[in-house]
Amino acid sequence: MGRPPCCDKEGVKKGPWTPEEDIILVTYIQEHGPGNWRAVPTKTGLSRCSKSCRLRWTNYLRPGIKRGNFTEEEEKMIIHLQDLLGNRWAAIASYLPQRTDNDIKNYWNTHLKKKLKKLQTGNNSESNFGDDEFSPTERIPRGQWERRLQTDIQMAKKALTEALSPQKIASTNSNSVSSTKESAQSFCYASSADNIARLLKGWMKNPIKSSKSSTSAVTQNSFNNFVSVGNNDTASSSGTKGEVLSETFESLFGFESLDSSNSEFSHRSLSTDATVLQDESKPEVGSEIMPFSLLEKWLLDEASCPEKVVLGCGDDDAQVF
DNA sequence: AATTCATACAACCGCGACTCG
DNA sequence: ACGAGTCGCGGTTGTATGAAT
Repeated sequence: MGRPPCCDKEGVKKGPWTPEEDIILVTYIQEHGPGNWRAVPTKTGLSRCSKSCRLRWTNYLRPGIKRGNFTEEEEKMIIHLQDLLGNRWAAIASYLPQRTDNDIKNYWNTHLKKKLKKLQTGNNSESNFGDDEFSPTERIPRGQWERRLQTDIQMAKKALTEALSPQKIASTNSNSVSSTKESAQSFCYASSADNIARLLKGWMKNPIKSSKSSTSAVTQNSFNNFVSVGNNDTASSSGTKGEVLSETFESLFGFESLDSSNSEFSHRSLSTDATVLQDESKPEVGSEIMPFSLLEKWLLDEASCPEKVVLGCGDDDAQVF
């Protein structure tokens, strides 16, 4: 007898998450930390399957997530890492801690694929890439196990490097999001709070009209529009629901304003609880990142001579790490 | 203004890996 | 060693949104 699908149960809600559900989920994780997803729906009362909860958290609510507008560096990195690792989005995402694997995957499928294709056809190219296969690695038959092994080796090297020279990493990371674990923690929490702040702000700005048709857009707007939303824009339209949520938010995160400019404040108010999320399965900012400047250097160096790209475990690699 | 089409992205699904009794 | 339960990943789908007609 096979395993029953986790989402086949009756009464399990599907589709876009509502802000209320987001808040419930974040509140729960705030208290209990991520993990034990199986218990989340029952403990929170959410009519969602555990998978859906985990996905929502990792792809959307998780602290430290940067949304939209991939930078040129990020693009290069993704292209390069995709070349090295193939479609192992989770592995690629581990090098871009602010991005989720889903985000990267989507970005690859919607932007980079086309971009590369254009480039390929633009260069007319004797390239033999098919429609879906742009990766030069595909030209070299290579077992997946080998890729995994190489990634693991890289990870191990990375970990070793970090363990041996934390100060150096901290200093070389001056351009990256955080320089110390402590600040990374704070950053994560600020980001989490920001996420919710944006969510609520957007929600209040765009009060739900009907649960089915609007929630997705609302949720999306709430995050996407956070930068441009002023403090006293159409929040008044929120009515009581907004106020209630505002209170919920305040009680949750301990600050009064939903303005994302208050992230510094949220920083402080939340950092004390930071340990709650530290065992997050996905590497967080600053916790498991390889020295960024080195990586950047490596990527940029190799970008200038792509034929030199091996798999990261060759002799060249030794000087990288 | 209405309709069609293209794009972006959130969410779902199935499968393999992992953990634990 | 084995099986059940759980988790995580990658591929795919559904839908909201914006652009074009």
